[in-house]
Amino acid sequence: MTSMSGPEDWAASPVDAVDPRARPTMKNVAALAGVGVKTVSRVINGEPNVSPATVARVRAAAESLDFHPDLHAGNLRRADGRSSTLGLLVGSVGNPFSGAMHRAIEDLASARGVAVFASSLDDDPDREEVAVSAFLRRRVDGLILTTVSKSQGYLLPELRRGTPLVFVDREPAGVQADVVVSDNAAGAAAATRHLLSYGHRRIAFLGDRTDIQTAQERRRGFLEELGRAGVATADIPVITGLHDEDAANRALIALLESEHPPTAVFSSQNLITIGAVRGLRERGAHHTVALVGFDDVPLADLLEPGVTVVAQNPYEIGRLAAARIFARLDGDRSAGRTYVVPTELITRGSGEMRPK
Amino acid sequence: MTSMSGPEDWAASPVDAVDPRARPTMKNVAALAGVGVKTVSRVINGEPNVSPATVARVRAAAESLDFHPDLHAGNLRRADGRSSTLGLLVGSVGNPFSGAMHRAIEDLASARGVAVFASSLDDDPDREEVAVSAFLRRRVDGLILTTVSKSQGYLLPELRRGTPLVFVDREPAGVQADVVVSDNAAGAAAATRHLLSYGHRRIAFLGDRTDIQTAQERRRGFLEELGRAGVATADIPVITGLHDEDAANRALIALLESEHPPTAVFSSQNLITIGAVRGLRERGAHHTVALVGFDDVPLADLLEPGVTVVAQNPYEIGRLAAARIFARLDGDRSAGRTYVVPTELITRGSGEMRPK
DNA sequence: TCCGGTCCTGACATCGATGTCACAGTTTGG
DNA sequence: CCAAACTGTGACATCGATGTCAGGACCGGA
Repeated sequence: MTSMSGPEDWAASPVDAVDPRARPTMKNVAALAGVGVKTVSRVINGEPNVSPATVARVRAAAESLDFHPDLHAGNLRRADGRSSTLGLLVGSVGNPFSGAMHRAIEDLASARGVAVFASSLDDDPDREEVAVSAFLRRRVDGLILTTVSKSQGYLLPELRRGTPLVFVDREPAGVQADVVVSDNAAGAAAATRHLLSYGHRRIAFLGDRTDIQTAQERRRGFLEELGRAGVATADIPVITGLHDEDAANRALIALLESEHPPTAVFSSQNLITIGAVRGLRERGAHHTVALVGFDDVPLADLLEPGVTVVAQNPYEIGRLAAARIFARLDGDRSAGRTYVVPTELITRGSGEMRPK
Repeated sequence: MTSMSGPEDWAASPVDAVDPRARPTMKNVAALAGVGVKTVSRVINGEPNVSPATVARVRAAAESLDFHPDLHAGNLRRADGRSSTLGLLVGSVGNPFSGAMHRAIEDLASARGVAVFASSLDDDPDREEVAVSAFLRRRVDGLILTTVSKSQGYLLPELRRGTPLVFVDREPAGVQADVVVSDNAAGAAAATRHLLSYGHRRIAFLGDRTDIQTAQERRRGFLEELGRAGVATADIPVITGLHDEDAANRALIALLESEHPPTAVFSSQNLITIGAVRGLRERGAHHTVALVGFDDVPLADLLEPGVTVVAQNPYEIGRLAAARIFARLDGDRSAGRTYVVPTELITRGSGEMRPK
């Protein structure tokens, strides 16, 4: 009769009914293997002191049920309570700079079986706290963040609890923690020095929104270098608040059409550089006005002229950040430090033109 | 004496000691607010029937302890058991195509309070099952994946359990589920037709590894279009197995140096297109040999000549995939369907040269 | 005044796993 | 040969939350 039993009979059968829509638990595996749940737990986690025969039976049962243990249920009771999960907050996951950082972090993380949550902020401070809270509710083991809000003081309690925190790309305010940044001021100074060395004195600065910390740093590096070179900065065109390609494009064209157009341009962010390249081309000035950009741009070497840039190293920034997180998870209790990743001037042509 | 009590006194105080290193639970909040845990739960989850005064007390207590509820502990008991988490498997999070898809998915997800895990596979089949298992252990509500393994049959039990599954960019084998892909064959055919219309007959094909499903489709589209045009495909150079810029570069140079160099090239993937552009330039052939690429390339319009491409729409692919996941989570039980996202031919110069 | 219905609240079982501990059987060592 | 140590195993409490349910306070209407 067993093979003929109706559905209600089946559902009431002593062995837990194998409903394909139900997710199997250790209890189900244990029942099928004829052992206790704790033994299943031991087998799944590779703990010692289980006889080979039992291991085999449990493995077979788990396999046949397609059992996947619930990591979070385990963490609830587990001693260290680690979720093997990291949270990453970036400008946008669609942006190549963020992508390279993300990839580096993932490379270190996946080697340790750690999964990575990523969230885009679009430089919107309101989204920052929401995103952090979403990660905290999911009990991430650590947080890597590109800061946009004015102050990160709201993270202090979390930091005190021992959650590793690393700020990348931008320095935090109101928190003492690990920080990994590019050498923004020095890179900007190097770009400026490069243009000065080719004889430029009238160098325009195209900058991002001034509430972004790196944008300030780059402007500072630019102006300080001009100061060191004895160039009066009073009549130097310093344009800020550009946040996309289009704004940069328009700003550059306005500059070219101004009374005293610059002989060189320092564009302090990759989208701004692209907007500037477009502007120069539209006005046919790409072979006369010099350009150096901050942050590398894809295919910059294939343009004519190639675009000279101060390249950042986003992969290295991500790598260092992830390394810091894991060092702290492994017990490092040293004070938070700032790690500076050097930038590199890559000359490709656009920055090596002399003023006409 | 209270204000003078020593640390051990403090630790043993009847009110649970407020250890800043301990993560507060609802129990702690309840104790501080002088209510039961269930009431805290009600307040935190915005359930009705709690007096305004109690709500205020609980909120204040939660705030002062910096309490963040444990989402996963809640899910354990919660009826639907949703983790508000999605898993995404892509080629590489550092790749702009993946980045755009990822961003689209995140945009829909974050509007619903859903967090997104991303993992890179580097087209390595071994990593696929590991990554999927990592997501399953974390109880993601749905899975969006760019497939690399031969068969996705191992996902069948999960699919039967009702976990929404969407395959993006590449069609799965052995599973019937939602699929979102570009129109690879049609796009390749359009590119080929475009080159034919400019009089080319000797068109070389540069392709990716043939175990990648989209690579096969694009080759098929190319060859079928030649067939329709009555061009004998026997002596058409079809080179496959190119998986990076360098390999493409070398292959193209070899073609140019062969006995009968092609008058046009169809490069069927973005890295291959970049390698091809480099090769043409190195041999000074970029103004004589036509080129059309599959998949857009950043700054392609600023090159000289601009690179004509068949552009995919990764954002739309991601958007559709996420929309399907959420539709299924919302109860859609219809059979899995394939959604084809159209490609678009963008003419910029490199594809509009006639054979010399 | 009494009854039934809201409103507010907390005790308790429970979700799926792991930590602790107890216990039986088997070795080991003196 | 027996105590001590080790091996293999499962019962049970527990992690942090939510679902269920029951009970007391308070309301309006008969």
